[in-house]
Amino acid sequence: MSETRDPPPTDKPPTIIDVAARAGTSKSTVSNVLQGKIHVDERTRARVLEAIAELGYRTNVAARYMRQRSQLLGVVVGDLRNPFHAELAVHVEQCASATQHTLLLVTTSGLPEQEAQRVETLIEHRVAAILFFAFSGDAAVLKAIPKDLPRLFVSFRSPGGTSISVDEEDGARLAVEHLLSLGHERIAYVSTTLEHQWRTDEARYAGYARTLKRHRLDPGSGPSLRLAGDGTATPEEVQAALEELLTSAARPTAIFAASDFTAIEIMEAADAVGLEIPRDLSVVGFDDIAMAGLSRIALTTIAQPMAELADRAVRRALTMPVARRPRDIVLPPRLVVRSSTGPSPARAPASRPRAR
Amino acid sequence: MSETRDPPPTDKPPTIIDVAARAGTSKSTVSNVLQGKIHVDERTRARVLEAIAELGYRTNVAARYMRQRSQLLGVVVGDLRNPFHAELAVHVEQCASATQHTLLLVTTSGLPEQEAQRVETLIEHRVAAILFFAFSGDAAVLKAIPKDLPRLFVSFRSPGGTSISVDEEDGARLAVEHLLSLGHERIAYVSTTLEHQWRTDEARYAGYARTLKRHRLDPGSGPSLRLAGDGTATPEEVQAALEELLTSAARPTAIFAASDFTAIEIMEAADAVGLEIPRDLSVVGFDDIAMAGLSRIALTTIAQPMAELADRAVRRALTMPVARRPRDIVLPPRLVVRSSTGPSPARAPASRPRAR
DNA sequence: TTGTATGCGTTATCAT
DNA sequence: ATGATAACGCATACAA
Repeated sequence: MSETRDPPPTDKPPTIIDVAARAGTSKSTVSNVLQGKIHVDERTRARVLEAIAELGYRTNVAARYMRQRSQLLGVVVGDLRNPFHAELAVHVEQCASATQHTLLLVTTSGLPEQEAQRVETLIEHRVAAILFFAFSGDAAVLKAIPKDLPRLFVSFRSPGGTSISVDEEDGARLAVEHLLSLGHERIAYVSTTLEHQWRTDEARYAGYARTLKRHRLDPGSGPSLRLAGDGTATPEEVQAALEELLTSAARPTAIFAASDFTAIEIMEAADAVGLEIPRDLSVVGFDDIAMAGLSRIALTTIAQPMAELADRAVRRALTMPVARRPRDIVLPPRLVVRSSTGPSPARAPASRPRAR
Repeated sequence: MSETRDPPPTDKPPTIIDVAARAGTSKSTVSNVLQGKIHVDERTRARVLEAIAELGYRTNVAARYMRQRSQLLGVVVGDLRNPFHAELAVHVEQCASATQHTLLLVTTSGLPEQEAQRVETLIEHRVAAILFFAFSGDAAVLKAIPKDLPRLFVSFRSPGGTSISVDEEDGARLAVEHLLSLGHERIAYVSTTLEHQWRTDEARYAGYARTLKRHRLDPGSGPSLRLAGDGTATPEEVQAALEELLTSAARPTAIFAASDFTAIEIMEAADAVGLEIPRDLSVVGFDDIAMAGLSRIALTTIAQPMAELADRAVRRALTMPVARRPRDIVLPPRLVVRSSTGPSPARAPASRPRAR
């Protein structure tokens, strides 16, 4: 019955030497077979493969990584609960595995100290590259990364490295022009979360402000709210601030939110104060996370091409010529109209209007 | 100015030997300092630490892992887009990092072949333990895992390993009794997604059926829908099936969904066919993902204690006595009532009722 | 307490 | 085409 012996009698996993012995060859040859590089005699290769199967041999990557670059792809994410980051991670994982790479994933919670510590861990593991889904902006963190270790910012721009992102300003333009075309004039910009980088917030606001100005509207006088940056605001505080904004005398008739996440927070606040969307308030977000497509949410938003973002990020990170000078790759955003936006309500007193 | 020389002149990263040389000691001593084990002379330790800082030395974990177990925690997740899994992952990452462990995260997309291949990768990396957030049930995958490598199923039970999960049946009981207390009698069970294991679906259905029987209602005659298992149904097909269920003459007045994800799909279908929740239809989910708390969703659901699930899973995985025999740890679920459930509508003809 | 010698499993170099 | 041998960087047992 037991012609082929099962896993080796010893409790320690078989090594390349065990395989060589069983195949009646040398470990060099086995290594060559494994690497699939040099042309090895077919019969020898067959014997080696057979020995591997019989022994249940598995490469010890730790030993391999002592001589070669690791097949680990470091990913720094702020918060996986952010659907945008989670979706991005999914795509990145798929792309990475296509080239035999595995994700070493760390979380920063937006905390600079934690970020520094986690990045250090990635470096220690000699990852092939580091992808930042979020970044505090701390230059020290970047400086700690070896020169020859490719780093990439994905979905946002930041000094100190190459980035792959969407044209933030243009996305903002798309959003605001959509609202303008619906007749809105009191358009606010709202950003609340720390998962968006300082630069991202900056760029989206810039696009918002520039577009308004181009249409002879003054963004400065608007009732915008920007809570990003100091990640100290709790969800409750955010809600309170939003409700105040939505009940103020000069409340906006439309809001361009810095992200879908923020847009949904705004919807919450609107529900809480009895404002109906889009009758009393139009909202447009940014990202186009899956949730935005739910009928209950139906959020008009600026879509980011996540799959392409991820694909290009991974491809570039893994094939990046050493120490190439930083570049910013920019992809076009796209407006997706759903039903969170509608025509501007007729001018009316501060209280909420009844008629359209 | 430059009293302390910056990183070493060579382009290769400094080794423990470089540190020893600079500190005027041996590499063993440096190793001891690094491990923080043996009592090392304070002055020596200080010199070593100084040398490490000056050189910018970093442990080569590949070399370390050749002698010690790796500090990698393998995590197998079906789909990170599933908020339940993403939230679980966040907690797991936090717990793992508390013990200096990093997540090696792989995705299966529910595909058995991909799962086998990814698990193989984890094993090759000599991870300290493997956490399954999802599992196909393929025994071969389990058999490939070395005996002394702790494996844990988190959030569901499965033969072949220890699990940490919620009492599925009791959760189902909670859900159904809640619906019964609201006067519902035509209560359907619906499961649609592949991210829930066969066993989980089984257990939740069992709890559902048992509770109904206890109240002298026949689950068999109900219009339940179970699409789980064959992960071949597209979202569109799921919607079509759901809409058919909701427009049938014998449509249920309440649905116990196998997961929040499914519950939300049901809400979509209800919106599509013009059924108002909870007036025409009550829905209760399972998991209590963050999204369930949004005012637009407001889903009554069975909450799983995710943080505790993650915490105990990691703790157990990392301190698990070798080859202990499988155990199933069960935590209590909790009913969270929101506004997706309401009193049963008055008996009415098949068409949808107007009055309550 | 500190230093020395050795092993870990693999890849790379260089003979043959 | 194949095999012998030298790194690789660290941990560990043991010697001093």
